[in-house]
Amino acid sequence: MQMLRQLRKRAEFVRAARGIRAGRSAFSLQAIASTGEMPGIGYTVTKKTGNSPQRNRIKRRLRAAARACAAEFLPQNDYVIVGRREALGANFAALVRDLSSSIVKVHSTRADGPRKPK
RNA sequence: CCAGUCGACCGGGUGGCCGCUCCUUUUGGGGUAACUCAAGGGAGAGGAAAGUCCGGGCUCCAUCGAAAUACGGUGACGGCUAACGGCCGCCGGGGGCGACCCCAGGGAAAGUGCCACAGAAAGCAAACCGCCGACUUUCGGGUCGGUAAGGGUGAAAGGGUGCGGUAAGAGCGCACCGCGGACCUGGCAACAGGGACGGCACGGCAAACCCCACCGGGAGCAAGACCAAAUAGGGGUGACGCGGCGGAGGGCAACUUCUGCCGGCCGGUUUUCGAGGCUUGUCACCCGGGUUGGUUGCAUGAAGGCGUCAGCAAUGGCGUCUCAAGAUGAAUGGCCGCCACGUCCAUGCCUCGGCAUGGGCCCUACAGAACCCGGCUUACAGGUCGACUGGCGUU
Repeated sequence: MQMLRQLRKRAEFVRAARGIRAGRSAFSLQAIASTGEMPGIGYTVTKKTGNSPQRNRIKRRLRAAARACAAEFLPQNDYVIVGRREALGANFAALVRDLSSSIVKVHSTRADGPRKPK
């Protein structure tokens, strides 16, 4: 199984926010090229989303979904998943499907879109 | 059985698969070592972790003592506690048939101020409608005086009821109640009971200022300490020199040598006092801030369980046992079953409120440790236990 590196520094999150985005009902995915060997992944749930237990639960479900499709993340890329309130009640299988399809979407956009060098 | 009061407690359980953080004198691999990798084992959110409202520990403000002013807080009494604005007991007041509950509960004869509207009048006694007397009259009334029982306004109108008394009245007199109260009794005390006597004066608001008593320095773990990287505009120690004054020596004098003191700045939010610390320039030597990352602080403590003793209790003494999360874009979980529980729908039964069966939903309320304790407050689906009160029924 592919190893994932967790993003912890604020600078990494700010950098990823400038990357390619793909929105789904339960979350939106941001991706940008990086120099790391392993794909990096981070989670963002804002305070507007809910109170503390709800935000924690959203992060945990998204983390579990990301682990389920860990092999689909590409090396030398950083990903940030921004959680939405719908992630609380969404069906877990659908969550995994959405994440998988949004990874594909992010990279296909990069393939034909004009990109600045890394 | 129904209704209710108070207190204590729980706040999903159990399997399977896959994960996260920490610990590990379990085993194996790597490494000289610090250490690291893998497997195994162990531990891993709350009663409020919350709000950040009080009280502390701890850390820094170089050290921290006194007084005053200002500001803030508390407010019956006695106790408990490290401390508190907390808790326990008790007193007073209010509510409830009761168990029990509620109270921002010092001072209004230290002073200032306020008392809306209404009302004649809102604190000092006064008199709108009245009542009574005298005088007067154009017989409608008017003037002067007495009075505050009655009317009316108001949250509140200068004790209440009754009898006597009177021109009409009035604590003017008397009885009872209320008020003040020397003193006596009980209690550690708040206070309670009695009460000679006084003779109605002394309205309310202190959550308006204020007065009294007591308490309080500020900032906070993003405190603070250390390490590494890259990098100076800072600091310390020593020597020499500088201003004023005094003393001693040399010199006729200008001056000079030695020595002591002082001036300046800092000093918990302000002022004062006190202990105390530091100085402007040159040279030499030495050391380090801010930023980023990491380590530490960081979990053995006013700790908890059980037993026992003292106490009405809060609580304390003694004995014994236990070690119980430590994250930092933030772990403590994700998914799938089963069982309880709740709720909704349908069908059936029926004593009209429940029961049974099937299905759906939430897979549950409030809510997530962030240095640590003691409290308070607020939120909370549902449930358990105990003590007690008022009814009804049975024996």
